[in-house]
Amino acid sequence: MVNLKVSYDEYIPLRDIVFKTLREAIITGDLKPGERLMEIKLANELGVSRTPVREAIRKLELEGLVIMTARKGAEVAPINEKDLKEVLEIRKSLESLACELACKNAASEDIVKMRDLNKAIEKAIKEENIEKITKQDVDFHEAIYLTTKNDRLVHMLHQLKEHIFRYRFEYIKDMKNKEMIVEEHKKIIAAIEQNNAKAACKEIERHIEVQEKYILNTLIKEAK
Amino acid sequence: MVNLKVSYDEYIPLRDIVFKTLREAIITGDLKPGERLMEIKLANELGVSRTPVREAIRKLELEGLVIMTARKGAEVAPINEKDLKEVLEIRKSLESLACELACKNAASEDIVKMRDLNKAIEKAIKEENIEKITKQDVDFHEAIYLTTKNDRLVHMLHQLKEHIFRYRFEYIKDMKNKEMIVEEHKKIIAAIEQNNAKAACKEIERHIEVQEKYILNTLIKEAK
DNA sequence: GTTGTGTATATTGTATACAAAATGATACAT
DNA sequence: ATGTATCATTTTGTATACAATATACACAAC
Repeated sequence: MVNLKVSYDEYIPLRDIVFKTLREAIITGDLKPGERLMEIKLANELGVSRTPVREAIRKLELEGLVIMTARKGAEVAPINEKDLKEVLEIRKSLESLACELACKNAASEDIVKMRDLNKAIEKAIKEENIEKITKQDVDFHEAIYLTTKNDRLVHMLHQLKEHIFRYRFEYIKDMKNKEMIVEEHKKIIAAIEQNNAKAACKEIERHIEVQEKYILNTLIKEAK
Repeated sequence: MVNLKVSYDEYIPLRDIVFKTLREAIITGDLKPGERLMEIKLANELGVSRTPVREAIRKLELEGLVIMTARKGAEVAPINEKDLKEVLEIRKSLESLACELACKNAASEDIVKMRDLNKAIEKAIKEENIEKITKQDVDFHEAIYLTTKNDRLVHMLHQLKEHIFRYRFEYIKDMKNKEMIVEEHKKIIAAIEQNNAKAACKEIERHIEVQEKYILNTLIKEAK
């Protein structure tokens, strides 16, 4: 049986390409907080007309990555501690929910996947490859998200992560005991495997609190 | 000293007016699930050009109220039980977080406001004014949200509520013991007043679970 | 030097134009 | 009746045009 799905995926509207491009630029800091997003300038740089740029900006506005002022235009949303704290507060709650749901739904292959990813993190730590650690850590959490079977929750967690990445300044490199991450992940996996929602929530919350501490520390250090 | 703040508020771009108009229409069911949103038709009906309509649709897309298919256009997002359950799951978690934060921050005037609103609900129940009950109940929860001082959380809860309202079919009218709402609210207020986060969370979760039951019942009944 | 005013320029907000693709109706063949 | 081929129409996707507002700079007045 061949795969008969018509590949509508082929075509992606320019507005979506522009949207992803600008979002990436904001998250990585290529576009700096407070920087104005001028339509004609961006359109020229990207080689498109103003229309797709405008539509992309409308979406970024709703995501909170850009701030609009009527008749003045858009600028990259500023970074500040209050905003970060708000995001982290919500994230902790939703990651905890994700773990709770993962306990309900996790199949054995989900657990295997989490263990594999955690081993990959361990390996990356030994290699002292910061970038790889960061990426694998994201993948590990992603594996939990997907286990929830709650698409909206996955989407919301992605959005929150975008905001956190804006502040991230590679905070992982400041962590002393990176091996702790692996240990914490192990506890989380164990709790999910045993369908122990209470324990899983407790562990993930503690895990995230540790990260929060480092993220906030890095932010304060950068501000100086 | 006069108030010198420049009233930029006066001017609202057409796209925002169109956005709010369409959102309202979708939430109230004026625009039915699955209905196509055709730009020229909407533009004519609203007396504007296609541009603001398109930009409004871009925002609705990100809110999940419309579904886009490339080169086919937008349609009102369908209503289904899975989606509702996802939203309710997340909402419970975030309302619980809101209560937790309210416990931290609540000033005495916040408590007074909540008590007043709850009394208004009690009155509306006695008058058997369903619409008023619904509205005051929203206001009551809003009072909790605002106490959190977490703007992003407030915004996210608003977005979730939009989706719930789409399903709501006036579920409150089906509730037998409407006085229960008032009693549950009282418990929540008391817990917040005593800064007892654990109790507040427990109470709001129970409160929402009761509502969920009625919302899902109403949905199933409607489906028949 | 500071403040105010006018004007040119840049930028957004909105409308329209044009191209490409999807849709739907009709005619025709099986 | 069913399928399909064709073609006009509709609709989206993108670019551009025009109007209204905001910005910036020069220059005058004090």
